[in-house]
Amino acid sequence: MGVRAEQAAQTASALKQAAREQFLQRGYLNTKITDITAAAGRSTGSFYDHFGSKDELLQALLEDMHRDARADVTGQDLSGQHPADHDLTDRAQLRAHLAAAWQVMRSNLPVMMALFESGMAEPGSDRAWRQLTSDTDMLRRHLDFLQQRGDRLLGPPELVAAAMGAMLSMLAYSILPGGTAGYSDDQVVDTLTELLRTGLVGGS
Amino acid sequence: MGVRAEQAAQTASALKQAAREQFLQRGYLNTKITDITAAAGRSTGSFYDHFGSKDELLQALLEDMHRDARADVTGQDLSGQHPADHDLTDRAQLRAHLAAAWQVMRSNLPVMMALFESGMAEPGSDRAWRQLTSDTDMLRRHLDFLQQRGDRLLGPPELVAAAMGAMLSMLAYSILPGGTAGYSDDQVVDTLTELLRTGLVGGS
DNA sequence: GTCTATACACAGATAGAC
DNA sequence: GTCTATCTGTGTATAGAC
Repeated sequence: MGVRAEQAAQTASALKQAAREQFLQRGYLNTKITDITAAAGRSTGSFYDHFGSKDELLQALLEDMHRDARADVTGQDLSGQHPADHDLTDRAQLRAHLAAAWQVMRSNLPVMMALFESGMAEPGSDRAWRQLTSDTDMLRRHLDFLQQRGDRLLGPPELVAAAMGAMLSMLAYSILPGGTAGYSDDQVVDTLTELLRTGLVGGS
Repeated sequence: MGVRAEQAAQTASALKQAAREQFLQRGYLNTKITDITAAAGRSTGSFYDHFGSKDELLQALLEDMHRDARADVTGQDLSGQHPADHDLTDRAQLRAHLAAAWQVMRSNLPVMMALFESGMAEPGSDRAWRQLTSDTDMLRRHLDFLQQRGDRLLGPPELVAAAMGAMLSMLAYSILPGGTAGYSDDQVVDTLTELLRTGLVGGS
């Protein structure tokens, strides 16, 4: 890698990092190209040497996130495939899944919020629903597994999975950015675990 | 009311109606003043004779919504006060509450989405959390009631109520605008009822 | 590769005629 | 009250020097 190319990579990286900060502070739509370049200590024009537009930058951030996520998974699970035969009726396993999802949202907040915000901007499309179902696809597979095992589910697996995902993500968007809600991560995850395990009023 | 004032009221009403349509189609932030006036068949300048800005218009829509909601409640319940002693562990009462909330979202979708979208634009603030807790305050009171009655809750009432509200609203935002999800209102409400009553896997 | 300077598009808002 | 015409601010994107 030549010295110029290296410098370029450095600038691209600085712009991405600045973008994450700005998206979190101002919101995706409110963030101007100049906000990003200023925060990165670069000039306006420099932006377009690396990204064609703000949306293109967001896609790049999304890819980075997926790359990191893949790396994380690979570290724990060599197959790279999440096994479907998890028992969500088991408190520990359910909790582990919720905690993992919560942690992913926490550590990728800027990108998740930006994605969410930009998706919201085009309501007519079913983009929000597709996003939700694809995000909760793994959950749905677990529920399918339970159903095949003989458990009696309370509704269509896809819909139940979507409802869980909706609760989780909306709560994350409300709680995580501010930090003023006053509940710890553990408290939130515990509460959701119990809620999903036994319903509103715990049986046991 | 003079003939000019009457005409003015008519224009204001037309602008509001057009705004609702446009917000739903294009999203709040994407909707331009000219989109609204064009859809209402009025001129650009006319807008500012009635509203100071797009945000002010949204506030007016919000007030209309509240006014209608109050009228609905008053029709059913003369006190205007929603009683706190509802038993959410009773399937029928729980379902009724969820169905009512779902219906409110459906019939006020444009305003709810616009509000949500504009709130999203300022992330640093805890606006989302405050909105969520205030929207679910009635729910929280019901949970407080259960707790006082002796039921063992699975977490802080405020947090549980927020989780329920999060699930409901996020699902509404995903399903209602598109109509492509393929689930009927009844199916959604039934599923949520069971999920909240007995947890992921129904006990009975 | 990165900078400065600038062109261009567009939405918000106002002024004045009718 | 409502219209047409217009001004102004602001953000995106490009051109060309270094």
